[in-house]
Amino acid sequence: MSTPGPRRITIKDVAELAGVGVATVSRVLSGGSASAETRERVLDAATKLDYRPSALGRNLRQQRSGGVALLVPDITDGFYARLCDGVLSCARSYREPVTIGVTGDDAEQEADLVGGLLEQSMDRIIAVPTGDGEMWASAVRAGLNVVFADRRVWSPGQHARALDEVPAVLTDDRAGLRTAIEYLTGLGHRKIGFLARQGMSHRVAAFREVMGDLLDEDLVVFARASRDSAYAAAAGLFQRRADLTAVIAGGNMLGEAAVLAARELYVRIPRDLSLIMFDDVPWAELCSPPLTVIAQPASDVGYRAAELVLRHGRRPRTVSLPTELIVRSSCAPRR
Amino acid sequence: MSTPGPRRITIKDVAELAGVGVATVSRVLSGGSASAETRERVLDAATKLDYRPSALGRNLRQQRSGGVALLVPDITDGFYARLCDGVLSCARSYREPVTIGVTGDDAEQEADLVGGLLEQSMDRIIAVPTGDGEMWASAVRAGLNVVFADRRVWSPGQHARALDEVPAVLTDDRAGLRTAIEYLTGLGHRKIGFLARQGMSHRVAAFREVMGDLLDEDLVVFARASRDSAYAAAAGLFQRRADLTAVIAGGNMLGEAAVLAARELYVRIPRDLSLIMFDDVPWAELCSPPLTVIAQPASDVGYRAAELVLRHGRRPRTVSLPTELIVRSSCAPRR
DNA sequence: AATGATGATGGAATCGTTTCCATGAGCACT
DNA sequence: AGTGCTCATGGAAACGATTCCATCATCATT
Repeated sequence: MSTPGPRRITIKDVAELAGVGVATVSRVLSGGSASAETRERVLDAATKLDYRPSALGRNLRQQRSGGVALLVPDITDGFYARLCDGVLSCARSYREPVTIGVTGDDAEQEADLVGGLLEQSMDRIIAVPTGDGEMWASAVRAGLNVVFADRRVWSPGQHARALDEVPAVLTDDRAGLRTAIEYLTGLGHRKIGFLARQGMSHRVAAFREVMGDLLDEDLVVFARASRDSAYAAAAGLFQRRADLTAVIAGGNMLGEAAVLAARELYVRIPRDLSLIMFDDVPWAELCSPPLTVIAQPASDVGYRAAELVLRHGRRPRTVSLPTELIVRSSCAPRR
Repeated sequence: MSTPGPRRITIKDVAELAGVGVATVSRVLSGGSASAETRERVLDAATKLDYRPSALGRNLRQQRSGGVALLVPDITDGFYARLCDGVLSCARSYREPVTIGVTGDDAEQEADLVGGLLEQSMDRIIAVPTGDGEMWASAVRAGLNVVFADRRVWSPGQHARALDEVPAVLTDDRAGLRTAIEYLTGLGHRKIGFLARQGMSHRVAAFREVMGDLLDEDLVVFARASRDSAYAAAAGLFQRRADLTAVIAGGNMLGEAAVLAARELYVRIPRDLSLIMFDDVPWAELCSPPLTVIAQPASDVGYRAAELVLRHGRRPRTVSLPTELIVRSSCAPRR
């Protein structure tokens, strides 16, 4: 014996009360043409009945569900949290709901999530992609409206074409790294390490390029997505190479791990080791010593990506947002 | 001239290929009864055609869209980020998409978001509620399946009944505060302040109660949702009351503000002021000095809340998860 | 052998919207 | 007045699933 409950008010009810056909109501409500008088009658009836169109009916008819999907590697990472916030705040102004998925920087989970979205007939997605070019290419072919954020997928061979069409909002990692590395070399550092995480190949590539002759391949290390793995990578690097005098952490979790590992191993920052971290998180200033960082406009990245996917107007290929080196106290001249 | 594209595979195609009616296909696919042979034929056809049921059709028919909504005050706050992560990870195992909204601790935005969800026919929602009992009561009456997380709405007067039925997953703030306050009084502190944010009235109430005779109403201050406001509140308190010897920050953003304000005002922690912060964030250990915190299982809160809203089985009224005092170096005996 | 119970099955209705198409009215122009 | 054009308008057909209900076969019981 379930509650009968008040039946939902449909477009039919409105049509009836206004004395017009449902088609007319639909037109009026979605801005089509109608005579002034009819329009008023319909609007009146709709208000009187407190009519709310059902997204369900509309979605089925239009063969697409509204809203935007957002895929990030880890929502617990301050950077991606801010990125989400940017997306959310833009989507809000369009009154579009946002569905969030966490990939954990894992290609399989990513593919799973995209599959789920297709099933939901979501056709707009903002993604921080994780690797698999093939998957993204086929998603694009399937009609998915993709915008990449923070990084784009490296396009190997044939699907290059399809993926290069995908708009992306990135930060200018290369410029940030160049500034950071110039700052470090200016302090006399030559042995500079890089702490990366899987999926940061773009940053690693930029690091390699900017370092040029100074590059020591043995000084760039990769961690998996977890905090533990980041710690292990940092500690490993510090122990293995005592000649290291400076290190750049590719993200705030890597930076956190570096500070922790340094403390654990009695490596003093900045006396023994200079540290620069990607991403200016609030605690960078609270840390001891306060960390010199490469600040990224995470929230703007999200906002712009959302604009791109929602406005759907002219779509520029790629937007690149500036980074900024914020000097605090975690770097010192090489001794 | 739009691409005709491969028509979507519907249940009808499967029925045709299997030589059965659509009803039978639907039954087989959703676990109804069917003869072994029919079942096999249908399953075969479905695989052969790579059939994916359309969530749109199903949703319209069942008058509800799948998925869960999640409302948090601020996704940029590490605590809520972890809460989201917990929800996401539980929802993932049910293959349910999660729609996230940010309320900014603002009742109006919250009401807006809930309205949007209703329009989408979302009927399951996990919320960190912000105040307006009337709104939540009417949402529940409208058939929305609500689970509160982290805090519940204070139910004034008549809708108490409806809202008390709403399940909630909370942390045991009271116990956490009791432990913290006992620890502080054990160190000799008597003038203990509390930094709160709007929407933390439950914690403030607990603080008041546990403090008992020691309570000085002038020492509990409220900030709005922003970082700036948190800083202003902390700085204001420190300047106004030089006799303050200990303070408890109601959340990690408040704690951050407290550390910053103390540094700015040359208040030394823990020498001049002992500090305990709600929520153990990774940087608490990196801070100088490392912060003593009341740890909360944020992720579990989200996970349990998601279970409650998804399993829909026996629904316990309220789940309370334990907190833990983690002693680091931000508290010292009163001098 | 007749009757009833059980279970598998498919046709058709339904959910609420948008959109195609036919109709008819009104108007301007020849 | 006749012709043609532009509009507003409403009926009906989608969209793709679930589910009610009637039908029919099979089998057991009397």
